[in-house]
Amino acid sequence: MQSAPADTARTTPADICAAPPRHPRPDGQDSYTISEVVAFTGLTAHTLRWYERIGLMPHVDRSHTGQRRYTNRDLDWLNFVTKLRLTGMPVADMVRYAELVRQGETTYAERRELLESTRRDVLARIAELHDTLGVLDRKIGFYSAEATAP
Amino acid sequence: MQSAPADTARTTPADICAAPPRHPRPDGQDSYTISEVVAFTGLTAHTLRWYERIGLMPHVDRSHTGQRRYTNRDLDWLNFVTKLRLTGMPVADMVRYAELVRQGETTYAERRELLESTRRDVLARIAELHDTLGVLDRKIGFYSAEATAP
DNA sequence: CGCTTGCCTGGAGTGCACTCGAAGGCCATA
DNA sequence: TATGGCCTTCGAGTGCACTCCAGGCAAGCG
Repeated sequence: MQSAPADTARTTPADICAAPPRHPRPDGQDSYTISEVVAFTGLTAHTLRWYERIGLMPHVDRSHTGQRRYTNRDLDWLNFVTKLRLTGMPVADMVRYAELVRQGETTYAERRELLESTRRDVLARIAELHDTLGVLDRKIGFYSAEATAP
Repeated sequence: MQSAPADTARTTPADICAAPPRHPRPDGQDSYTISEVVAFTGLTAHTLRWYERIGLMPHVDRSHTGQRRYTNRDLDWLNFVTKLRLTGMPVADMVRYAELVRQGETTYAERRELLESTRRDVLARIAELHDTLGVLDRKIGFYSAEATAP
């Protein structure tokens, strides 16, 4: 993400890449305060600053007074990170991915591998959850039967 | 689970309830040492003892020398608990469920509610993961395209 | 008999992912 | 000019789910 002419998510910005119409982003602007980002993402301001400290955010702009100004691109990234989070991916791995992004397009292959391995994990998790669903349904069925025919 | 004539999982033991053919349980026996349970469940001995301390296990038998002797029923329970764990249910909630089980059949309704709420959570998680899968696929597609057409 | 192995206990420690507090800066409005 | 509100950094604290340790007992083997 060294080259970044900051625009909306409509285009395909090489490094953040393919982002279709997302959550309703209020105005047609491209600069948000940290509290606005808190409102959009549900993350706390503390967490946003912490993400930046540990290298999980690819450098956030600052206002002339030094306050953070997030772009739509940053919001896309946070959106993606949030999705990865709930697959159970550890933060350290996401930092690794963020580093690859910072290193530019020479890391495309490695990024793709990382994403594909994550994809496999997600599929496995979904399968596990389906399995669990089966167990739950059986137990719920049992309790329902007990309720109607004691 | 105050009444429990300890048998295999073939029957439907009212409180642990509906357990179909599970993971291959080696012999036709009904008494396992902690290290055997470690081998079956993948949990550590530490974790098994800890589960017991916090009330997540419904009282494990002891040998005459005071060592734990797990039954098939205990293994079924651990199996179930492990499934609940990977839905993201906090341990405290599972302890709550274990308490309901200990209190006997007067808590059937409450148990069923708890399971149904868990079921909803699992469905929501599956949906989230499918969503994430979509994002991953789009990104992977992008990197694939870059690889073939630089 | 001594050694090894396996298990026991209570309590302390670890790693992760936040989460919060303290102390202070900038700025708009009253 | 002062008051409130939002911002900053650094560093410490929290909650969860384990994870490990020290010290000790009991059984089996050479």
